Amino acid sequence: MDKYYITTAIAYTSSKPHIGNTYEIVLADAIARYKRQKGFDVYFQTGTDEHGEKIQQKAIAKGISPKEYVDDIAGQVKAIWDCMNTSYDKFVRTTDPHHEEVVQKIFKKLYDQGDIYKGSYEGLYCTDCEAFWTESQLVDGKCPDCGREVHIASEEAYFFKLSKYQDRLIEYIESHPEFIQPESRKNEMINNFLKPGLQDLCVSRTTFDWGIPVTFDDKHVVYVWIDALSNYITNIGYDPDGSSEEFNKWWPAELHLIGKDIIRFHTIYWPIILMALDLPLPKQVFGHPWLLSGMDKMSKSRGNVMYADDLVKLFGVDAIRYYVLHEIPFANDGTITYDLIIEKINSDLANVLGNLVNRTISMANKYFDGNVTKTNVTTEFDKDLIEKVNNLSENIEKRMNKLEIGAALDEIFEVLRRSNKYIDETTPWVLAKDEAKKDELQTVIYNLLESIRVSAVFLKPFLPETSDEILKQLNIENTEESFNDSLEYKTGTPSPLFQRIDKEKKLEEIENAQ
RNA sequence: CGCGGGAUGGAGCAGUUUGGUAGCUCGUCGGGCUCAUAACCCGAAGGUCAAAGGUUCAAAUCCUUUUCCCGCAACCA
Repeated sequence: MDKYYITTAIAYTSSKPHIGNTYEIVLADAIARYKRQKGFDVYFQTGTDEHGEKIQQKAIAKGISPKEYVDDIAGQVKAIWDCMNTSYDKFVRTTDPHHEEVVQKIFKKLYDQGDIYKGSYEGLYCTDCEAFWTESQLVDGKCPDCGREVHIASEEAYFFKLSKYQDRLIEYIESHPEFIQPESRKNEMINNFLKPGLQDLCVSRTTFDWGIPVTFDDKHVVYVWIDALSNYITNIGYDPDGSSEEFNKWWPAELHLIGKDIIRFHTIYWPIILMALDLPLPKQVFGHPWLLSGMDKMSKSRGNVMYADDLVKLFGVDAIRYYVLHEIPFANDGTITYDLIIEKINSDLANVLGNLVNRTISMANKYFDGNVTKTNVTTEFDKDLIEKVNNLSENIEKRMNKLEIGAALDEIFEVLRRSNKYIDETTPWVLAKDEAKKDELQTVIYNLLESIRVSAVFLKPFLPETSDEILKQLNIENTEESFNDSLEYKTGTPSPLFQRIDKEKKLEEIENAQ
């Protein structure tokens, strides 16, 4: 059985994640569930990144310890991941003692072998804000936070010799076109960073202490890169002194799923760290687009933040899963608004899917008391329907392999639409009036039940609860991924899967609740 | 001339690699049907494919120029 190791980025615990931050875990979940269904031995890891100056500051502002602060936020992150019904195998935290210990060993190893050296970080420093800024971050040559003058300052720091591995990395990226996805990101990395030449990376800090201490120099804490990125290996048993069997089984990861904003860290710093540790590189890094609220980036200051738990309360978990999985294109940013959510629920989930299931089971019960098998009478419309059902597996796989999740969902909905059309073509209610057409009618209902069953099976990775509910209403356990001619249905009681939503009313309700 | 991506009916997208009647979902309008959640099915309106020029028998698709939008331009996770 092939293994499949998939990760999300670990969420930074500075504040509760909004729906845009939550999109990634749902995307990863759909992929993980799909791979499991395909028979892969899947390990799906997510978690939280809990160190750093920003967190230390927030904790101080709240009058609590950093650890208390991150415990609280990590709990919120986990609760959100859980409310989206995500099936991660492990939730890691960078404050786990084991992680901290291995990070220290990694840092020491890299230092001992000469990849990390002590130097000084020189940059544009704002004394009032106690922060370094880059040239491009400055506003009119002044500190972007307070507007005061900045001056050149230096700070003792450890550096990682990125340049040493630069050529190897370029060669790797160019000989593995699937490594960075989408491809345009690959060009950005090559042209902006690799070709001009990498600067050495500052990997320790002395200006704050909420981090993993450098064992041989206690003034320093390990800066985010080595700390956060190495979560992908520390938690599956990597150890510079000898890794576990588990590690050898899972590494390298098949997929790091990350936001487009941290592609650089995952396609330059991380691979180079791995090269220095003499470890293989992950097979693929996918920098997914963002979910925007209307036209804007979601942010508290804009007041347009949506949280997954609120949305789930309003619309149900599968409706939100469907929305984020379906509406976000492969390469461009997606949009989320209440209006669009409601429109999607009504048109796709209630009308196309829900109503199809409802009307089909109703007919099975009405015409056959729910007892339906295939008869030897066929109609001229059967062939096309069955063919489409049987093509689903291959079509979905093609999409999923390219990480086109929305398009994979579309494949299923195309079959559902075809099924609705099949009902109009065969007009079961007309057949029902003629006793001589009883067998034809039964075949028609059977074909519909089978189309729905197979669709439900494929829906499972995306809408797990809905998939189960459909199979429950069909009252069938078979999960074959193709059309079966010899099942014996004894359908259950139909009940709407998704209620149509009165848009005006719902929007008003939401408005009043805020 | 920093690098890269994009501009397609009211909205969101596909099609551009390998030129050949412009396609899908939603919305609008008209019709049909009644098994079903005012759902479902059919049909129609609506685009000179950002602009200009060029190559070609033929260009959304190839070339050139222009305009506009977006991402990246390194220590912020």
